[in-house]
Amino acid sequence: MEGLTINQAAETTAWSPRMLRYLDSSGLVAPQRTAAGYRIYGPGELQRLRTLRELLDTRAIEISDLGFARRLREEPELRVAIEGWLDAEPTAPEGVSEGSDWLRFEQDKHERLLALAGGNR
Amino acid sequence: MEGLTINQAAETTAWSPRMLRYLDSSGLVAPQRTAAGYRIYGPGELQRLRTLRELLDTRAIEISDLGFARRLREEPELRVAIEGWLDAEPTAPEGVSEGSDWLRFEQDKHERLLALAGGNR
DNA sequence: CAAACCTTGACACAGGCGTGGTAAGGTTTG
DNA sequence: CAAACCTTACCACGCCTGTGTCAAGGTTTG
Repeated sequence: MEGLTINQAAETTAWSPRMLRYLDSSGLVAPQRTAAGYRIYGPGELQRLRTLRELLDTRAIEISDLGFARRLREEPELRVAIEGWLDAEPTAPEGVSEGSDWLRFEQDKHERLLALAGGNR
Repeated sequence: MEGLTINQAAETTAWSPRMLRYLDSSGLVAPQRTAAGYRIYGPGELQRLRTLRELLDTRAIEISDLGFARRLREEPELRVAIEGWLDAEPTAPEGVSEGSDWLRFEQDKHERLLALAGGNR
């Protein structure tokens, strides 16, 4: 059979079985299932689990942050709205004229893309 | 005097004074201070506060998400690490060859900028 | 100088997150 | 068929977030 069961995966990834189920439910690492519903962890998932641990350890981020980052890339409207808000830093209104133009440019590009896509919301 | 005091700002933005202090401490909306330490909210901050409320209401995001979004744009290394992890979706390893190229493009640009700026971290 | 502001700091509390444990029940396999 | 797995569904617990309230003290201004 291809892939490890949840306890085997837990052993080789240093995650607890409990956490593997949690990560599954949160959508971050969702392995295939057998007909009976058993989780099957393939090499891809195992690698993903190990790098996930490293991500969380080295960078100071939370599991939920990853979920938000995923939303950010999957919902361009959301991304545009947030980028726009962050761009409007009121403090330091001096001429940043040469530092944040590229950001402005990207934002405009986002908006143009969004307009093309037809705002369905 | 230019700008509103915290209670006045609270009235016109529908935030509580308590929350204005919280937003200040979290770095999302940090107004100027008088010599005595009084917060002074200018038109920029007021607008920012109103749009912030709308952001939180219409999109389903949290205040802390904004902080993370800010980190994402200010720490290209972090951004790259997370994008990389998210890119390695083990399920459906088909060629996404035509959907996320613009993301990749922007990311590369960030990296180029970082390189130019000289990685001081 | 006193009233009406402002400041920071603390306590409180609900809800969510990350995590462990356990119980009740299905599946696989010797 | 029984042991050893797996499943979901709960209870629990500590910590963080968002929010209110209150206290002790500085500032502004009539």
